Amino acid sequence: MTEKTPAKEEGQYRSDNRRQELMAAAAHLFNQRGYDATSMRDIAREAGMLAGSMYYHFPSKDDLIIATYEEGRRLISNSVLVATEGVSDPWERLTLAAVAHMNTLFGGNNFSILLCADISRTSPTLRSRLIEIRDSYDNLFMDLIDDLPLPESVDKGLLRLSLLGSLNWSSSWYRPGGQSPAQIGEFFVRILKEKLV
Amino acid sequence: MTEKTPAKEEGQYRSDNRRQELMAAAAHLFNQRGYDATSMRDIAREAGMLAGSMYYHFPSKDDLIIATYEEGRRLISNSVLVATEGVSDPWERLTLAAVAHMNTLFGGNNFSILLCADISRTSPTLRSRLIEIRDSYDNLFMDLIDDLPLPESVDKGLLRLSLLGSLNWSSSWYRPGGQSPAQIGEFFVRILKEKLV
Amino acid sequence: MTEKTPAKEEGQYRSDNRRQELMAAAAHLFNQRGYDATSMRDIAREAGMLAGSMYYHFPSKDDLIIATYEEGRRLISNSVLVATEGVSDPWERLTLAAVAHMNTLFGGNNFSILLCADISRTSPTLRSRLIEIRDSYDNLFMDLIDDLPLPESVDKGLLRLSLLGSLNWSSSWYRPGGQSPAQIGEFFVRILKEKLV
Amino acid sequence: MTEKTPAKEEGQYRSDNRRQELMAAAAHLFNQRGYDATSMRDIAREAGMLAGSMYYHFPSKDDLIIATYEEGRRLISNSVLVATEGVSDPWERLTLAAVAHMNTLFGGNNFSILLCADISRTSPTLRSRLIEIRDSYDNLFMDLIDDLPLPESVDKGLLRLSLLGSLNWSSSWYRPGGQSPAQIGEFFVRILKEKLV
DNA sequence: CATGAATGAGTTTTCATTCAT
DNA sequence: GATGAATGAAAACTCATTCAT
Repeated sequence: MTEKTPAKEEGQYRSDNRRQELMAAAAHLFNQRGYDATSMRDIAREAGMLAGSMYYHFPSKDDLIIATYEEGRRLISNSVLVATEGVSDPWERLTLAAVAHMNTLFGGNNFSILLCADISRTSPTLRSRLIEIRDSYDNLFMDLIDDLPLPESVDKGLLRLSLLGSLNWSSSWYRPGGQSPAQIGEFFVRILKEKLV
Repeated sequence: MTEKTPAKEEGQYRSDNRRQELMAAAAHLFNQRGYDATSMRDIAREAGMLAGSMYYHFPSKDDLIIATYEEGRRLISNSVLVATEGVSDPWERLTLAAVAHMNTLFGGNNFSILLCADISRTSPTLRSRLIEIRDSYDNLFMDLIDDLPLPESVDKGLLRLSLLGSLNWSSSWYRPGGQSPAQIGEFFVRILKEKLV
Repeated sequence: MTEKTPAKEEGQYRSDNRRQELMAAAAHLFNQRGYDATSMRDIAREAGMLAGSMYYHFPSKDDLIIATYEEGRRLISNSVLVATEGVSDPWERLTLAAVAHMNTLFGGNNFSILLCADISRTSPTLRSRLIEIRDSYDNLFMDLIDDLPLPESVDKGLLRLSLLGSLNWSSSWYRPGGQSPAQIGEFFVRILKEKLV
Repeated sequence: MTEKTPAKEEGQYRSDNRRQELMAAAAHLFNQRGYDATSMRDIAREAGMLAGSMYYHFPSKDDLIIATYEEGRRLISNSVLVATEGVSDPWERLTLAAVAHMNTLFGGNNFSILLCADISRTSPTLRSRLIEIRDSYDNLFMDLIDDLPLPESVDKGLLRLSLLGSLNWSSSWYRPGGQSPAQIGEFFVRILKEKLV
C-alpha cells in the first residue's frame, strides 16, 4: 500500500504538511455543507490559518475541490485494487470490491465520499474535470462486471450503473448503527447474484 | 387526478397564476444550476418579474425551494399511484412503479427530478423539511416491497434502498438516446427478480 | 445647448438622480486618485450610499468608468461645437476650439479632464472602448486642422497630435493662478500660426 | 559618461547585478500595465525570483518605482546632453534635443518612457518625489528655450510646456511604422520655428 | 541572498431581503 | 401585485509586506 508513504511518485505534493491539513479541513466541510456553502474562510479557520494564506497552497477554490476529489479517488481506487488482488472468481471479486467501496466510504476518510456528491451543478469547467476523475474510478467496476458470466440478455452497462447507484446512494441515507457498510455492500451484490423470486 | 384542480384542499395557494409560473421558472433553474447557484433574481427574470415582486408570493427562497420540491413529490406520487392502481401481482406492481418513476423523472416535468438532488448539503432546517417530503414518497416503495414474496433472509429495507439508489442515481448519468427511461426502470426490477448467476 | 436638458434623446439615463450623483462622485475621485486607486467603496461613500447599492445603477466598475468618460466626451464635444458654430475663418475656428477645450477641462466639470488621463494601462477591453470614445472627440480637431490653409510640406496628422499633446499635457501641470486656461489655449495655437524665429 | 561605471558616486547600489535585473523587469511591466496593475510577484517572476527576495534589494514597491523612474531620467538626460554638446546655434540645439528625447523614448530602453506616464494619480508622497525627478529633467529644456532669440511677447515657460506636451503625448499614440521618432521630434520643433500661416 | 509560508487589509462583486410608493 | 432602490453581509481572491530559516 502506498497511500501512507510520501508519495513522491505522484509528484503532486509540495511540502505536504499544511497542504494536507488544508485538504483534510476542506474535505470535512465539503461533506458537511457542500461546495457552495463552504467558504474559503471556513476552511482556513478549520485549518488554523487565514483565508488569504490558503492561496499560497491552492490557486483557487476549484483547485482545492479538484485536489480533494482526486485524493478521494486515489484512496478508494487503492482500496478496491488491494481488496481484489489475487482473487480470481468474478462474483467474489465483485463482492470484495463492493465491500471495500463501502468500507472506504464510511471508514473515516472524508475524501472518498465526495465522489458520491452531486456534481451536476458545478461550473462546466470544474464539472468536466470531476467527471473525468470519477470515470477513471468507475472503470474499475466496468472491468469487474465485464468478467461476470452473464446471459447475453443482460446489459452489462446498465448492470454496473444499477450497482453503483445502489452503493453510492447510500451516502444519502447511511448512518452508523444498523448493518455495517461491509454487510450492505455484500448484500447489494448478493441480490444481483441470487434468485429472489 | 387532482393535479389540474385548484388544489384548495392543500390551502396553500393564493392566486395560482404567477405563483405557478414562478415555481416553474424556479424548478427549471434549480435543475440546471442547483439551489445555491440560482439566485432569486435569476428566477424572477425567467418569470418576467423583478426580484422584489417574488416576495409577495413566497416569503423566502427556502419556501420556494420547499414548494417546488413538494410539487415534485406530488407529481411523482400521483404517477406511481395511477400506474399501480388495480394491479395485484406484487412484482408487476413494482415494475410498473419503477417505470412510472423513471417516466416522470425524465418526462418533461422539471419538478420531480429535484427529489433526486443532493440535499444532504443544505441548511439543517431546510434539509429536515425536504427529507420529510422525500420520505413520504419513499414510503410508497416501502409498501410495494413489503408485498413481495421474499425469503426471510432478505432485508426488505435494504432492498428498497438498493432499488431507489439504482433508480435515482440515473439522474446523474441518464441522457436521452440509449435505452428509454421505461426500459431502464423495468431492467432494474428484473435483475432483482431473475437469477443472474 | 442641450447638456442641461433631461437628455431623453440619448436614451442613456434611467432615473437620473442617483445615477448622476454616482457619476459625479466617481469622476471626482477618478481625477484625484486614478481609476485603480479609487475603490467602489470610496465612490459609494462619497455619494452617500453603500458599495453594493451602486450595482443597481452600474453593473460593474468598468461600466461606471465608461459612463464618466463618455460624459466627459459629450461635454467637451458640445463646448467645442458651440464655440466654433457660425465662425468661418479656419485659424479663428481652431483658436476658439482650443480655448473651449481648455475652458472645459479646467472649468469645474470633473468629467472632461478624464479624457486626458493615461488609459494605456487599463484592461484591453476597457481600453479599446475608451479609445473609441476619445477618437470620436479627436476627430473634431482632425476636421478643424484639415481646413487650415497650409503648405503641402506640413503633415496635418502630426500637427494635430502636436496641438492635442500641448493642450492635454496641461492636465499634468496646470494650476489656477497664472495664465487662464483660455489664454493658454490661445497661445498654443498662436505659436503654430505665427513666425517665431 | 558615467552610466556604465559602477556608479559608486551615487552610493545607492549594492551588488548591482540582481538589482539591475529587477529594475529592468519592473520597468518593462510598469510600461505594459502601469504601476498599480503590476504586482511585486509579477516583477519577481519576470526576474526569476520570489516576491520576498526582492525586499533585500528594495525596501518597498515605491522605492522600486522611484529607482526605475530615476534611471529613466538619468538615461534621457544623458542622451540630451550628449546630443547638444558642442553645438551652439540655439534652434539647432533644441532640435537635436527633441530628436534625442524621442529616440531615447522609443529606442528600446524601457526606463525613460516612464517619465511620460501619468503620475498625477499616485500617492502624494510618491508623487512629489517623482515630480522632483521629472522637473530636474525638464530644466534642461528650460535652459535650451531660454537661449532662443524670441520676441518679448512669447512666454518662454508656456513655450516649453507646449513642446514637452507635444513630445511626451507621443507616448500615447506612437507606433513604429510611420514617421521615425527622430522625424517627429524634428517636426515638432520646426512648426514652432517656421511661419505656418 | 533567497525561499517558503504566512498575514491582514483590501478589492470587486453577489445576493437574499426589505419597503415606500 | 409589482417596482425601484437600497441594505448589509458575505463571497473569492489579491497584494504589499514580513520573517524565520
